[in-house]
Amino acid sequence: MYMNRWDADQEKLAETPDLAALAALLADRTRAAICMALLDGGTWTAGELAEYASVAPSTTTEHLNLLVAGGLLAEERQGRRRYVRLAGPDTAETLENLAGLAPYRHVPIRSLAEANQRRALHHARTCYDHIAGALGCALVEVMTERGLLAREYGLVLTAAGAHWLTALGVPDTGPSLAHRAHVRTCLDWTVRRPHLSGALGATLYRHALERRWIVKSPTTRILSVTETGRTAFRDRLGLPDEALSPSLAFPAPRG
Amino acid sequence: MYMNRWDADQEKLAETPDLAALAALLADRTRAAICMALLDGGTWTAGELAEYASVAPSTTTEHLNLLVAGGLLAEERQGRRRYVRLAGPDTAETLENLAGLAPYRHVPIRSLAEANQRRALHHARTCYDHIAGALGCALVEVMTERGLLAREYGLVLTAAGAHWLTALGVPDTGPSLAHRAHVRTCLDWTVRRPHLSGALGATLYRHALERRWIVKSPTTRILSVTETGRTAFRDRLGLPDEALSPSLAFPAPRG
DNA sequence: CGGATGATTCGGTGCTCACCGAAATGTTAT
DNA sequence: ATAACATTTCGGTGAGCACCGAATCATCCG
Repeated sequence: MYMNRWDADQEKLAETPDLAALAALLADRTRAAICMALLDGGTWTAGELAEYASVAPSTTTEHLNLLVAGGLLAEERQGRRRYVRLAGPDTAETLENLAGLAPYRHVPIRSLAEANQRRALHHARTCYDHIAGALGCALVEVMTERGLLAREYGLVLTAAGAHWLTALGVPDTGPSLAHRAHVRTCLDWTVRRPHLSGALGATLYRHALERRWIVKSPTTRILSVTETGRTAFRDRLGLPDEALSPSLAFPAPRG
Repeated sequence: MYMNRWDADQEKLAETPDLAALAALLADRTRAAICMALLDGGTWTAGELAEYASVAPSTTTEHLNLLVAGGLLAEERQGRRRYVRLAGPDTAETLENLAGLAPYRHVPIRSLAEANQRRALHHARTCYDHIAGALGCALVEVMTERGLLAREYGLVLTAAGAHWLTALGVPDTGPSLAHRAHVRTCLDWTVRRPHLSGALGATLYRHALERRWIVKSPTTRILSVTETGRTAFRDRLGLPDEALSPSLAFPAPRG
């Protein structure tokens, strides 16, 4: 009888990815808000997240326990506080993808400050370790136009692009980030166009920060383009002025 | 007073991606199972899904309503039946990514047939429009070894790779699938290594099907390598024999 | 025109889980 | 030591929702 490697008396188990369990972690408004907040790539304390999400500290504890146990968050304890951050780039990328696919929800804007902040977010913000928002999308488009990136069986860095990078003074990162796909795009959830992620996106972001082309708000995910950045982006990439400062009008409604 | 485009008397609303709402769709065992089933790229009727997920037809109706309304599924009605499929490649890719990130769940194996089927699934299966499983992962590895793919600021098709493709007789797909990143990998949830997706993955899959290197089971996602396929994969790519037939042993437990 | 079939609507049931507050734990500061 | 602080534990409450069965609707078939 053909019973290849089958033992009836032994309990047999197979492993299946528990998609529902993972999704359940994100299926709660509060937990989703926490994850979106952590998409800035930073490290937050439990208390900060409690206030941000406007729930009791005890509730936050429960949520963080679940998210850490589920592998979405990494934690680090120091004394009486608990620091959490996203588990890694994979997690961030998946969250971004999900956000790009998600339906929109309308939230009221209560103050002028909030409106301005939102406009700034649409213009340029961090997305874990790279640049998102209109600026990030414009980068992809302009670099493609200029032949630094090309769509040939995938979005790739061309020879001209590699040359341009070294001319910028970017060290050849080589295998340092070899585990991530290097040129990646992900759907921007404000503009619904792709922006640059992956290792190349991360490299460009770091470089722009170092050269102070952009500065990051210490408390939010907002990036602003400095004066030197404005000229650099214009001279080295030909970025149009619209992409370099938050537009006065709200972004156009999505078609 | 600086009140740029702010009207106090007008109700202001901003749009935020509702991550929780999207995740809630997948946070249910039954709905998750439905989506995983549809990852074979096929079109199912409501009744088939009801039986597959072992819930009442009425329950299935409710689930499908939610999934369609949420944009994850596309539906098509013909007479008294309701056909559903995944909304598109983006959806499929996100689901795969999620599955790769999800924790594992142990499910009992009840019969020898089930064990064999599971082994076949691990070896080679469809993943929406490309090849997953050990075979899919081996493709990436071998093609990289042979210099057809390279990791230089991203996984790209090399010149040699492009040449190899045309030698295979693959028409230069050009912009036909321009909207998808062409060379993509996604984490295989059986082997936990990357397999080829994106437009290149889809192209290779179609080509292999046309040439009958592989055939797809009409009822499941299982792919099997034909005799011609075995020689083709060996001659043209140097795929090792282990990658060409389901191993007799269960896949090694993940480390 | 029935009768079979696929899908849907609806009411009801039971379970899960997000939330809070009060008290407890452990850490830093005075 | 004592006080202030960050976080956690626990019990209890309320709301949401996955599920089913029975009845209904729509379509296809003989």
